[in-house]
Amino acid sequence: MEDHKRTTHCGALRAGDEGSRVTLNGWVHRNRDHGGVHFIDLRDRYGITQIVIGEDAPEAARTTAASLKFEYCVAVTGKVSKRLTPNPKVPTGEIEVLADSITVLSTCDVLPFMIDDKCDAKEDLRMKYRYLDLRSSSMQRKLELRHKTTFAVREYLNAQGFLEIETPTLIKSTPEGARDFVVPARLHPGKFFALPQSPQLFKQILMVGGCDKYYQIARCYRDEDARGDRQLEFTQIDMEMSFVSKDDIFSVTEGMMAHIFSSALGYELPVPFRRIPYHEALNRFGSDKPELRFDMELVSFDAFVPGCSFQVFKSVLDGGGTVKALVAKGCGEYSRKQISDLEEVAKTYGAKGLAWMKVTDDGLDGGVSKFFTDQPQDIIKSLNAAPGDLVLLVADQWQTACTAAGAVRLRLGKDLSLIQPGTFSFAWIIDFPLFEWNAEEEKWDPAHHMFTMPQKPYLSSLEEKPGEVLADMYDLVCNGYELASGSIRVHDPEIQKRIFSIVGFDPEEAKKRFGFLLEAFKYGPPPHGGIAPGLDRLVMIMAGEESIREVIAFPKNTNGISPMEDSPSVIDEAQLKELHLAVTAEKMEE
RNA sequence: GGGGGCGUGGCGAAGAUGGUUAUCGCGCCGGCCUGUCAAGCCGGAGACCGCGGGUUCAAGUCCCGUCGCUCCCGCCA
Repeated sequence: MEDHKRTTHCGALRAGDEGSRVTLNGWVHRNRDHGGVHFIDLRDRYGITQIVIGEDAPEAARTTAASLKFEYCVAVTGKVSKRLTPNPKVPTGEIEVLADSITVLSTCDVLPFMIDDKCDAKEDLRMKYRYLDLRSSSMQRKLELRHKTTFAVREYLNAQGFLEIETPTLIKSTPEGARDFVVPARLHPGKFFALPQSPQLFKQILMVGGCDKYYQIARCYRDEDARGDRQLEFTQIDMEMSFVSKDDIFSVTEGMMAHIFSSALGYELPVPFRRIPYHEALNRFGSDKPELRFDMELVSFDAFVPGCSFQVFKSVLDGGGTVKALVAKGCGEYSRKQISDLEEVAKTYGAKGLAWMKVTDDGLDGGVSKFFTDQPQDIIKSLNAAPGDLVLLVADQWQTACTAAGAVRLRLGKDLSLIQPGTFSFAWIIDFPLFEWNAEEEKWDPAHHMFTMPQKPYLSSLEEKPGEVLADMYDLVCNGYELASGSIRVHDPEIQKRIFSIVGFDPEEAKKRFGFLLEAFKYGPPPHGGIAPGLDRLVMIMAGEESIREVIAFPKNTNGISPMEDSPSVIDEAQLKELHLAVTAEKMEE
């Protein structure tokens, strides 16, 4: 390589470099042979530079040039020259390199797909040949954005006095929440480590250890079904602080986000972020991770039910439910088909149906309007609707009605292009309930985790009405995604005991699973709290992508498989034996 | 666990109501070409239409099953 080492890269040369002699290393991106004169677009991470092999080039260079194919890796030496016809579309478009020597560093087989920004290969093919996919400038840009983001995180938190501390990835399995990934312990037959779902317990123990400002760019593992915004393994910007209130955590997070967006994207985020109570988020937007870049808020329709003749709505209300209305501006011409598509969306989220009526100059028309003949103008006025609008109604238990209507709202927002791309709308969701009712087991479950602090006003009466207790817990949402979740933690053993007791968590069981944390809390634990923004989702949103696979170098597909190295895979008998394992699966392929 | 979409040369797609040589663009191979930059022009090769079964005189097309990818619900404290 000594002879062919690059003196500059493919995105650097400009008109001012005319006359200088350079060596470039890169890949053959395009190859245009005109018989007499031959052009090569040479590409590396930094850009593309045009190489010219003219009639007066050395014979060896001309022969080599004629043999080049896509993605050959080559070294080129020559003189920088101004182009006769500059290409304004590329930064290096004013110059070209007149090659006098071309060396093939390695050849390349016929490609499974073209390396291009607008690569149209299907995703599993891109995954299988990820190394080729990563060569495209769009993937390079996303990896760079991710790097800039983690750099900005460290830059900001370091300046705030945080310590970056690593926590173990082989830990005790505490089967709460998601399923654990498990690792057999060879030295301890029949025993297993688990991979962390998050560094939660360790970061709290770091607080007891006096590390009052901690962060970690932490890999987390959850053995659950994947989604566009969920992977088996993902990365959190894990943070925890001692002697803080919710507001301190908010302002550190806001400052960090503002710094990330400013330095990685050049986008100035307005801070502080707005705060929306959980209950209000569901009532107005039908989601605890609302998309706030358009309005079309949900409105209560309950007031019009007693005076109507629609038995379906009446019985929902009698059963303690609610009716939510949504006004789709200008959708009065929607066809039966379009409305039934929206109904399918509502049904997906558990609604039994989607009622509708159209607003006309004369009042209400079609759908369920015949049940509301007494009060059309009141309804129109109260919903702030206008002729040409479509009113959509979901009647169900509160949570179902809200989320189903919220899903329809989101669908309409997308269909009607109400969302401005390239913009970001952040908000804190606060005042989550601490407990939620588990109807199947007829008991209270922790809504978040068992170390979440109840809000102060409820401390004296936790046991009386668990369903009404609000938690010192918060989510950060952006563009309809949950970007971060956190809470102030319980550090008082007495409160902890009461919470265990309310959710029916046996003290012996607690000791077995979290004993080490509870033990630590006997030794002067500081009040503390934290938050963990998801790095993959954050970068995905900044990149304008809809899948976190686009911002992970080597992601797994939706079935939890990596098509490139074909993992997971079977292991051989000897390995199993050494681990004291026997496989009982019915299905075992090679 | 459940539902929707997709599967056609190496890649991306087209193939109404079943009908005879399965089409197009890119790529690939051969040739021509002195200024292109998504180069152009001429010629060529390449497909058991995901797999298995069925209906039919006849299936890429219809039916059943199955596998894979993808989106969503459940799940993800």
